[in-house]
Amino acid sequence: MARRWGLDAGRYRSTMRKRVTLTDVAKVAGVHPGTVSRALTDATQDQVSQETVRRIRKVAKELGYTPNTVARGLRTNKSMTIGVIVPDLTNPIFPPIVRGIDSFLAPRGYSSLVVNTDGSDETERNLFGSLLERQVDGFIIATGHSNHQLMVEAHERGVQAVMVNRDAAGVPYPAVTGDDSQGIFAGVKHLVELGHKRLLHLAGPAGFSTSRIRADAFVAACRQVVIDGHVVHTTAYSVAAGQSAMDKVLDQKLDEYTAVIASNDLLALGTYHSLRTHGLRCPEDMSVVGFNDMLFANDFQPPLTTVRSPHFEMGVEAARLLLNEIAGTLPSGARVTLPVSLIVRGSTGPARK
Amino acid sequence: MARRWGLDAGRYRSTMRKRVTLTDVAKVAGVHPGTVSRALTDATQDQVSQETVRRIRKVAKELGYTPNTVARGLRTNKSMTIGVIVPDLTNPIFPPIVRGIDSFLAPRGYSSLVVNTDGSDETERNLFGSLLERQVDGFIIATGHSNHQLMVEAHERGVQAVMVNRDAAGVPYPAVTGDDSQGIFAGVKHLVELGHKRLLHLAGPAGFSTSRIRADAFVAACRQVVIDGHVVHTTAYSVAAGQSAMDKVLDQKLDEYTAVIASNDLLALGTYHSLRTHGLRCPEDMSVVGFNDMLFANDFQPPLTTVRSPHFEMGVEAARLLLNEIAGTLPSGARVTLPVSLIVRGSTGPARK
DNA sequence: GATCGCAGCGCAATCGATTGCAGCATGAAA
DNA sequence: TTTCATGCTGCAATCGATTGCGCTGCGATC
Repeated sequence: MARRWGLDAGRYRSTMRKRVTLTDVAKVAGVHPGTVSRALTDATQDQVSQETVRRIRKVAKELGYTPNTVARGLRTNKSMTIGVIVPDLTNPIFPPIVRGIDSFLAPRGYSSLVVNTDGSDETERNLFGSLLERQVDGFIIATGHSNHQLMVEAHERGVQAVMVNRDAAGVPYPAVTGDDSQGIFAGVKHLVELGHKRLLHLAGPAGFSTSRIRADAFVAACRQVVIDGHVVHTTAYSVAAGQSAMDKVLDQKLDEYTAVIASNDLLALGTYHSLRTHGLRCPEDMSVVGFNDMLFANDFQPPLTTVRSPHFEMGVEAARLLLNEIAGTLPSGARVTLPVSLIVRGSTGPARK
Repeated sequence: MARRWGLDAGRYRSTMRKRVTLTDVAKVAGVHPGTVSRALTDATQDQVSQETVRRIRKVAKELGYTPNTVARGLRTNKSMTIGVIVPDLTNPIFPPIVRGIDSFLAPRGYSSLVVNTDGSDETERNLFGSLLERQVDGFIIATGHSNHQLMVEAHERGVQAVMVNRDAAGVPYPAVTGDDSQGIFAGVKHLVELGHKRLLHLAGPAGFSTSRIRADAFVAACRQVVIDGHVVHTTAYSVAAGQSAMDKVLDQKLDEYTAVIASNDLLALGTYHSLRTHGLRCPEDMSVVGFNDMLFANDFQPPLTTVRSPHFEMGVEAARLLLNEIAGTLPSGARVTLPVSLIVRGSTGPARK
């Protein structure tokens, strides 16, 4: 799709001349701009004689013509640009999602405009608006909390979008998620098999759909295997929040639990820190299970047992869904749930007595 | 800059009507579109009477008018979009750079289009071309290896760009870098003060400007303090490459070195792995210094002593430089070097005997 | 009271590409 | 030879906003 921008271009436009336009090509080839447009577009080139197509393409190449995406977008009402909204790109789960999106979009001629909300609803709304001004053809939204109203308004306006890594309950858009419940069940099962009987779940902040889903699954899993399970909510999906929540737990009831399942890897890492400052070892004194299998989960000490979410693939699927939605070929109410898998590493071991 | 996309918009455009245009506003306000344009642009609103400005702005708001950035871009020949080229967004040093860029750009009405080259020159060239087709106003280039030719061609064409996190030797563009030499000197000094006398530098792959600069600085620093320093080149800036390079060293000459300075944190992490598989402890048997202070450098075991590069600030500076360049107010040959600092943590200790 | 200046606004070209429609020429069919 | 179909290409409108130029009318000046 993207035409090669070659050396040959420079020869004809010595020092900073204006860009070569369709009209320039038309003049040199001795035809009308419209004909050039048809000849250069694969879908319409059979409306022009073979001979003319060849001549025009040759001239275009020699002049180093590059189409002006902006002008085309104005006329066709498509910008070939997708807005991607994430909370914070420095959170390690998002780069893989973004790259997954891009890997699907780029070969199809789309680019993605990635913006960060830092968790602010107002920022999200503003960014949403400014992306609309830029005429994006659709959105992929990865902000975990539920700014329902914005989504509903957008849907009413006919804006195309897909949710990724968050539940879409109450939101009228397709969604791509990992099978979080299944992941939590696998984690609980793993711990129970190791002999653990009193489990703690470090849940994410309320308001995030992932927090709720994972916490609910935890409770359900514990009930199913008839095990004590307690849930503590953190204030953020961060290392610091995980550490302070765990600190509180350890300060109060030291030996109540033998294992903790965190709602994501950052919280698990915070748990590591807390254990260390309390002189506890992992996994001997306390087993820890994370969620996401983010970058470096294998490099902490001990390497973190965690549920792997297929973030890259989630990005790919989200992009695929969105393009289908734009093409109008999306079966309504599409929801894609991708399987997750438990990665057992060194942070889980037999329950202490 | 970004106008708020509010609730009120929906009221007037029930279900998926066409977007409100300047002409729509003009018709309702009973004036010419040109007047609306002037009234809505801060810089030109004094060409219109106060009264008319107020009326037009009121109508625009009521109709939920949002400017069409694409159309504007066509006319003004500015897309207010910057192309950002990185090797791989999942490499943890890039998200902070990207966010730094965005933090400067966004408030000024610019958006950034981020693309990944995965280290391929051909991909970089293609992406460069496709971003040009999208009429980006400039580039920020963070690919570490030296695709000189592309840059020189671009410069001859009059394309605006800024390099970040790489040296621009031979490239006719401004550059923003960390003071790598100073960082390496600080690392060597730190190790020498701990009594180390035989140092190893795990250098990045040849071809990356950062590899060369840091390796040169290492050699210079060792010479200055009259210490043995040896350089080993790795094949990539990755954990695996660091591990395998270190494996080779350890397999051959186990006790030749007491400390290693890696060219970045990933290589340092690879070193950790190698030490572990060789039954060596850090820092007791071998001290390790990294470079970058990337995310989680503090969370490995032991926490990594490393040189902190101000990635976010580098992004900010790069964006600032580029906008100055676009505005034509950039002092030629601008080069910005940001100070780095050594963060001493647990991976360095006294030299073993 | 005629002239000048200027504020305010309309006019129309323009940016670069796309596309429905029309016209032309050629060859085939009647 | 006329008619008709068809293939190829030109024409011009269009997308939405910006902007140089020029017109109008009002108040100020001499």
